[in-house]
Amino acid sequence: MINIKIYEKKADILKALAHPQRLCIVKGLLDKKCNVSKIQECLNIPQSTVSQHLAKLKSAGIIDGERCGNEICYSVVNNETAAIIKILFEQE
Amino acid sequence: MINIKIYEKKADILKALAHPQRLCIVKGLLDKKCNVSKIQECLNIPQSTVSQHLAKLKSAGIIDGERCGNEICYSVVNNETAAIIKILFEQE
DNA sequence: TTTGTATTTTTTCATATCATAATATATACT
DNA sequence: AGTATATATTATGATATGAAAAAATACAAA
Repeated sequence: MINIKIYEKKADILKALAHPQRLCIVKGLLDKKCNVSKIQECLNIPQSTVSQHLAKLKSAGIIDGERCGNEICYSVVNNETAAIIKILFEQE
Repeated sequence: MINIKIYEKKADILKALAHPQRLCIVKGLLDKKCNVSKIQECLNIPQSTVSQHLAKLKSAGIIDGERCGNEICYSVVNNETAAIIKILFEQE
């Protein structure tokens, strides 16, 4: 019999990535770490919206944040995610 | 400036995959083509539910169906998707 | 301790998705 | 034509997600 738990777990990662702005954030973070304000400028959306997207990515285990002074520096910590992004955005 | 359209397009693929049952369907179809009834037995969910999942996957360009008699045989037609599934489910 | 900057949390509402039953369509067989 | 099987579509209610403003928290520096 099929173990649906595994599929739920994998689907949760995909669900967190399945939003254009979050996808953009993660792709950007793969290139280099970044704080919330820079992401906000880049995407041109309200800062609280960025923060909520980051929270969703973090709770999915895709990114993690490290405080440096009064900024928080985010980076991608999930290898599957990095590989998926690579597949989606590599040049043909 | 960032081209959000590309991210929207990629996010749509991920969104279609980001559901445990759909993920299971696609993974199964990668191994071998399959008709709706077999998928339904395998997942043990109502036929109309399977059909709706398949419709969503099809409209995302991930699978395609070919009629054989009164069955319809589905298979995966998107390479990115195949690669993503491989990443998610390969043994470490 | 007050002020400013960075970030998160809460709240609200609109919209999208999920699951399912009921109904409709397509094909095959008699 | 009539019946059976396979699949798709429509309709509906429950639940989840999205966006954004407003309020709250964390830290740094004066």
